[in-house]
Amino acid sequence: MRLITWNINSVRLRAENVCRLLAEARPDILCLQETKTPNELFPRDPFHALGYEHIHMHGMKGYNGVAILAKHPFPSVATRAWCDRRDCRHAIAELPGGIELHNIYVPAGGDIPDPDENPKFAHKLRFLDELTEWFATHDRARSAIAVGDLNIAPLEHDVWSHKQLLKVVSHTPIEVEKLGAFQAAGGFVDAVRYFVPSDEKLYTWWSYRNRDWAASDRGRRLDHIWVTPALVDGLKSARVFREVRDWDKASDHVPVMIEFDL
DNA sequence: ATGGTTGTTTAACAA
Repeated sequence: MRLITWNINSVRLRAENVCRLLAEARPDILCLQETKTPNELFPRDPFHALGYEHIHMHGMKGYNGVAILAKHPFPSVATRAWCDRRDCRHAIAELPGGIELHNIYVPAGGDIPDPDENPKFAHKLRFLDELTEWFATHDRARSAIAVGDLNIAPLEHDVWSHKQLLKVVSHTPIEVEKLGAFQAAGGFVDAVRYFVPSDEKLYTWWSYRNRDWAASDRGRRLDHIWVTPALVDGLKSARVFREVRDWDKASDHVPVMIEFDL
């Protein structure tokens, strides 16, 4: 089984890029974040035509939005809302074989890394706290996958400069601590770092605000795939589609894939 | 230290 996660930054603007990825990588499951569209305007036809007939959409107008595309039907689906909001940031699907899949878009958190000064940062921290509390109540022995744009680069080599980003939202100690708590509460293993050593630089996002993203290479690893221990033995490979950052009308995030032998 | 870009929706706002 191949599973890909990708922050698409408007699925309507980039439906062609999604089709290209589906055709070239042929994942069984594709999780999208920042679809930025209500469900009724989601471009389902081009994806259906490629064999992805099952789409669990959870969208709203203009902002946020997550979706899970699959070749095979989902036995069940659900959504969650956090922080007393109606944001579309969390879609859940059961996969054939009883695997529980979570597609999550964590709030970016604004620019100032202080919850008292910046309500967006406070929202991000609370969102992580609520996920932690909720996942702590789940059975640790089950098969589960959590993916998405978690908007935090936890490791030193998940950013281009650990030192220069310590006070930049996405890599501050408080965020790293809360992401770690969420991961531990769910009993999750980082499936990508399972294959890529932690002393090796690895990024999934490069800002639009650089003249030449590849030359400056000031990236961050914001997009993640985690699995519970029951699935670790089935992990086969990991891949970050760095080249997709150079496609026409590229998203600022690139797809991340895990392959399983189940 | 600052500004740099993109998408949604059309003047800010979010990232």
